[in-house]
Amino acid sequence: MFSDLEAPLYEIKANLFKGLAHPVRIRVLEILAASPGQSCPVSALLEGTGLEASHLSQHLATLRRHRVVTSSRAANAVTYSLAHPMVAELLAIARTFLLDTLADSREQLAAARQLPAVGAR
Amino acid sequence: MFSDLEAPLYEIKANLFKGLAHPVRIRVLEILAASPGQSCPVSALLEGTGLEASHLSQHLATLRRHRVVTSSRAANAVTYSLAHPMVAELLAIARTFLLDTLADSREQLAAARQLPAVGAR
DNA sequence: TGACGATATGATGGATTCGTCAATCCATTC
DNA sequence: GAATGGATTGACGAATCCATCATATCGTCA
Repeated sequence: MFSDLEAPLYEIKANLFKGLAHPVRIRVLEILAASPGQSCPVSALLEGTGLEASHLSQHLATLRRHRVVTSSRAANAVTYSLAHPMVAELLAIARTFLLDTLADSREQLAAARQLPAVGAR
Repeated sequence: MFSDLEAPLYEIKANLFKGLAHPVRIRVLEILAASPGQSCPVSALLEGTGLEASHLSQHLATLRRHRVVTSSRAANAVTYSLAHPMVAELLAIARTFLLDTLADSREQLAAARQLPAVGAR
């Protein structure tokens, strides 16, 4: 029952990650990060993700709530932007971490496949 | 129903963040990151967090499932370590991002408080 | 003004996650 | 090999999150 302004930092941090913890939201952020000015209109996001408008809009709302993106209206189109370049950095680090880790587990998997098939393993 | 080895990267990434999306897990990771060798025994984590053993253990299990930490047993004490230094980096970036953002919102809050109290706002 | 395109909000049932308790496993020491 | 201490697993109600549908808002243009 804290507002983010007074909660201990680890709560806030957990909350940030909760905001990122959904494939749709990751895709949106990646599209934004790759767009010029790290921002693009909802219509582009709709097209990029192939989602139904209201579904996308809900996820955009949670990204907004978590202050990861900001929105602004121009005429009757709304444009979203990353709230901070560090968001992109966060994604980039997650990416290299995962590629690294996945490489490892693929190696292990390959190694395991070389073993004789003893028992139900 | 993908195993992480074949899912699209944005699913895997979302999954990673889901693994980090809990205050207890963040605290654990921070303690690990600050410990020598980025690793320490469960007993220290227990003390550091003040949690009940089984509760902590469940969160350690999810961190393991997400491959963010690794565990190893020495005698009858188990030691956990960050799976990769990049995990610490992820936390560090989240931290500076949040401090930055919080500074902004505190400013806005302070500014708002200066306004006359018009209506129910 | 009123109808329309673009986006946002509310409500609902189904799935996932959380915290607590009891029970279990594993290695040591007597 | 029984008992003990450290750590993990299983089970279950409570809380939270997700996808879908229906409805509402905002700005524009006729």
